[in-house]
Amino acid sequence: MSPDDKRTMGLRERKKAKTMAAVQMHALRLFRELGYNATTVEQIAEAAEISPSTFFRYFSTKEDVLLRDNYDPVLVDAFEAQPSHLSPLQAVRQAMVSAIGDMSADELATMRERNQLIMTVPELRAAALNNLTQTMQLIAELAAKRTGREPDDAAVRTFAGAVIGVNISVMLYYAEHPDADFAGLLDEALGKLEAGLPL
Amino acid sequence: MSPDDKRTMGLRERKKAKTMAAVQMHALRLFRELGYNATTVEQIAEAAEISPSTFFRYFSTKEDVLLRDNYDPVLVDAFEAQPSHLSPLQAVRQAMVSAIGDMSADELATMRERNQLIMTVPELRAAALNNLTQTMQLIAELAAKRTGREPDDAAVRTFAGAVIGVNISVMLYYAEHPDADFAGLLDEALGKLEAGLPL
DNA sequence: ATGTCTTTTGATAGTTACTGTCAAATTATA
DNA sequence: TATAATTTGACAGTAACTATCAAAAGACAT
Repeated sequence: MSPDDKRTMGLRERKKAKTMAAVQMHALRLFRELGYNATTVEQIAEAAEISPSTFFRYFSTKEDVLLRDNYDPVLVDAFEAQPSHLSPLQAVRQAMVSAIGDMSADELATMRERNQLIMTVPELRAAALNNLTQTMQLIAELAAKRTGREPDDAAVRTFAGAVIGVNISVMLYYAEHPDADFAGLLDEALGKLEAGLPL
Repeated sequence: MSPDDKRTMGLRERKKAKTMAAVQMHALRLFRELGYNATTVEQIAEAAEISPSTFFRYFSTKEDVLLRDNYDPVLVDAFEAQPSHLSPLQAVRQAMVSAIGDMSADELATMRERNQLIMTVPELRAAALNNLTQTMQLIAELAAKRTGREPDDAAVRTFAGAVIGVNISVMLYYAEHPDADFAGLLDEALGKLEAGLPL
């Protein structure tokens, strides 16, 4: 009765996953070729051989087709895998860096391209930043669990806010310097936060 | 030949300012009465006695009518008014708190209502967070000037990111606890950042 | 005040993201 | 194979925005 693992989980769900991936692929390609705003949902749907109605069944908005990802669970796993003697800040830092380190070269390249698009197009950036508030809440929960505090504790919330803020600053910088090492930038930035923001 | 101070600056510009304020007033009222999504630009325009075309000449988007403000220059002034023996972090902290302290009761009440709307409605929140990246850049410039570094220096960018992140976390909390003291929350949070994010 | 020049406005038409509905097609199940 | 559940696509509609252009209103010189 478990809803997810029925031995390759049934034809229906397999097909759905395949369609979804295809749509995202075509969308990214069209955005690259024509630009985000110049690409219509109708064009994406046509390229992926689905109807516009179906597009919106898979993705709630046009932004969503580019922004949807599953980094949060990866972050959770990486965080909880960190040794317990690390402080919450050391743990997120290590978790983020190692999560990126686990990515394939293809994944990294896609992430770079996505990040450039996202930070460049105002609509996308806005939606992405909005999504980050969820990640912020997630980080607060992780930090709360690790320190035995409540997620809405002032120190915990502030911690999560600072971590997300640093992430945003790194993402913005990385969009303008795509040849930089993202993991390195993030590691350095979170290191500075750990060191008390030396100036 | 200065374009701004021509002794109450001419009828045209005075009228524009008045219209703009009226539109924002009616918009806020309608959002309160009907909700943001249920309010159409057409309704706002009608209430303010302008055409929809004119609405979009004043505000580039529907979100903009609620989000447009002039806090950034206020922040700049407050920051640069801080004594030079304060660290950049102490200076932003003091600047923000004192800028809020200078607001009238009416301004504070409007800010509270705006913040609740913004953080509650996803579209508004997204656009507001997007605007905050500009403020982040601004803070980086202020900190750079004060420390003699470049605005794209890693330490400076990270500093600005952390400050903005903390602001976001406070805004989110304040939206859910409107009876709290915003300046107090912000002061406390930035204090924790100054103290190295104790957990 | 009058005429002229410049700026602002409103009407109109069009595009596109997104929603709701329903019948047809597809997949799961007995 | 029959039947039930799910997914899809077609269609119609709403509302945010854009572009264009003629009319209205303000600025300014005479």
